[in-house]
Amino acid sequence: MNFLNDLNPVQREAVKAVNGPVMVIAGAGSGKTRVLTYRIAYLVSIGVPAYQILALTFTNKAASEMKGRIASLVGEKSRSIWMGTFHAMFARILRTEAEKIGYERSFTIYDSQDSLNAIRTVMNAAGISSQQFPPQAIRSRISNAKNNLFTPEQYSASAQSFFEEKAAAVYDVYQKYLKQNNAMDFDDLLLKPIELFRGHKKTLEQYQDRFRFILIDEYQDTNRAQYVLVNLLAAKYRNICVVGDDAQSIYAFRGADIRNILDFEKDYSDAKTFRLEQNYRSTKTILGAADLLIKNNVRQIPKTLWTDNQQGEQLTLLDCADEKDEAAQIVSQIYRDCSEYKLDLKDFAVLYRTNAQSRAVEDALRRQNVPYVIVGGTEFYDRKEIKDVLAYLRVLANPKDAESFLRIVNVPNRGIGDASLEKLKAFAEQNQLTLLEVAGRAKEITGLGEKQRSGLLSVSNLFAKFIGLKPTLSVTELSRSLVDQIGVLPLYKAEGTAEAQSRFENIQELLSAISEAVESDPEITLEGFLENVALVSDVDKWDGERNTVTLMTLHSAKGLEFPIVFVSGLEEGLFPIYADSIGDTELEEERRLLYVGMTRAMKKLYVSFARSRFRNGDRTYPEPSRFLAEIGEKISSKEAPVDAGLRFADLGEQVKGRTGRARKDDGVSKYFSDDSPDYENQTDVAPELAVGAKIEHEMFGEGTVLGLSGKGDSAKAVVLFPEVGRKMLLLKYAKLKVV
DNA sequence: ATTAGGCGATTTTTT
DNA sequence: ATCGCCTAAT
Repeated sequence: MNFLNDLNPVQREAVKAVNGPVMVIAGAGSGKTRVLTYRIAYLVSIGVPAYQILALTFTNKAASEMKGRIASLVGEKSRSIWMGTFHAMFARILRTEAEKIGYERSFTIYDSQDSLNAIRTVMNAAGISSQQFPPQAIRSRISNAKNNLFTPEQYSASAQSFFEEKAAAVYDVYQKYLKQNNAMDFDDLLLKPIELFRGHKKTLEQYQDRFRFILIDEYQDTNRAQYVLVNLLAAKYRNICVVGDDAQSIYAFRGADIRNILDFEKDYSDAKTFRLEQNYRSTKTILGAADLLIKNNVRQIPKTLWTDNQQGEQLTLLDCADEKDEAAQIVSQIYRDCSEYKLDLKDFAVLYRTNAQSRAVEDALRRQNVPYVIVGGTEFYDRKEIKDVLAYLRVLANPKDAESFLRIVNVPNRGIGDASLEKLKAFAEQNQLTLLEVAGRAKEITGLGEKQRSGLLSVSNLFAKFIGLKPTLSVTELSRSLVDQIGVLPLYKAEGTAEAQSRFENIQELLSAISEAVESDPEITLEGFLENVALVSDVDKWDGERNTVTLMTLHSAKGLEFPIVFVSGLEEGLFPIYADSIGDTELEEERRLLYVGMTRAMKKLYVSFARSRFRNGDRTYPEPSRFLAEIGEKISSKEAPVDAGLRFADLGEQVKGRTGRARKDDGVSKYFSDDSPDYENQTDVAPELAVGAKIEHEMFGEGTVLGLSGKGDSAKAVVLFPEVGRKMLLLKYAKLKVV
């Protein structure tokens, strides 16, 4: 147990206080993860069976890293610790207990998009206008209600407006629809276990006895449902350890309730509280700036973070003309620091408030051939063709899933449109059958055309065949032959366009992703694989070891650290977002979000703002963020606003000078393009596309611009591609490169 | 009755 | 880029 020597005295106390309720208030960079991992390792080393430990983390990535470290401390027995996100762990419990609450174990997990589609479906069926009641808004009300444990009846009773009454009505039918589909949304993964435990005392007790030691990371970001859930589980043995930092609570918008951590000592009057106040991550300057900022928040647990680390450099403020200038300045700072401090690209992170901000930075990095990764944003699994194949697999796993069935019933085209589907649904309703079952009885449905009938029958036959095959084939074989049988691949092939080609390749890639998943976990079931697809987050997929610059939102950056961090877009209206229309609570959350971002930095922190920025199709001229004033004292004054043109020229020179010298041995220049960056062109105006210009498109290859229209985000270009033909492209998305 | 094609919106953050 | 929604073509 000599590993306890790696800890400072407070950390060690927190690790050793294993009995009874414990709260660890862990400031940023104070070794929170360390305490958690060592605490778990300590539990195992004093003889607690690993399977009695339940550790709930915020991301799967955090869980798998912790598992790795625990294994290195106490060895293989740590394997049976239950560690993962709330959603993943309770999905696992629900898979075994589903029948007790009227579900089947093969239930499907609907992500936000699926849930939105389901809401559209039920609103349509109920004849509620989606014009008057935007499904998005309805969804967020429903989700809020669920996070706060309101049943449809309770929510309806508490409705404050006509809109909320409608939302309550939709909520009611939505829940029934989900159940009918044997599907749960993200919120249900927390709600249903509560329902289970409240309705089945024996089951609750069984899990209480099972999980005698419960640890929760990022407790400040738990919502009401999560709170109730862990308190139910911990009620018998009361060995509950929560770790968090109220200053880093940034998920109120998703129902997180900061009171959970603020009131912990009230909930457990015998709780022991430990405060980790020594920061091991950042320089004195960075910490000081973060402290200056967070002091502006009223509601807070008082604490003083301190560090033995070096003073470090002042913060640098990048005063930028617009978002392109901002991106260019960030890239040139990365270049300079990279060579000056002999850093790797993986030491840099660019953080922003909204995903849309990544584009400009991305462009600048690509132009210089600097490798980067974007965490989040639009994903592989969001592609249409991928969702189609996954929908097939989902129907196979759960034939009751009507949403997935509707998605694929006409993919590829089988001549089945809205009208036929309405007949199908009516027949299903009348006879209490699933859509898939009804498809098999298409002959009994009156008014269907020959084409429609045979189309439905072929879908039905296909699933009948594969449902039969399912028990005999591995997930890999199953999905391969299913894709074969669907026959989309030859269709894409036949289409011959570059777009179809890319869809073809994406499906191949999905199939290899499935094989890989099976290889790394031979026990995995189809349901399990689909569950992973639904519950794996963006950061989970991020590989911090790859030597690239990382771009991500401030939210995604929670829990990570980087030697050099850029926090960009510090403008009123962007950060804090909607500055003039948000209340004090939201403003404080924005401030905490910046606090999180700043405290990611170890050595050096850059903050930037642009005097002009394109947002939602309009050019805006925001004021610098009020947060800049709050940390002003820690910002170096030497980077005063300079005339943009001059500065670009200067930097151009410097970069040019360095490339020449650096190319030989510093290992840096290889990341940058050989031709010296032309800042004038990059930052002034976008390399303006002209009619007649030759361009290159990621998917379509080379082409000629025939026409241009629209402004800002809605700017479009008509391009003629020799192979693909004429295409209208939205510049915002089509990453055109002038050749 | 079905499908193709065009238009407009999407985005604040996410399990 | 993708989706829902609308209209025109088949």
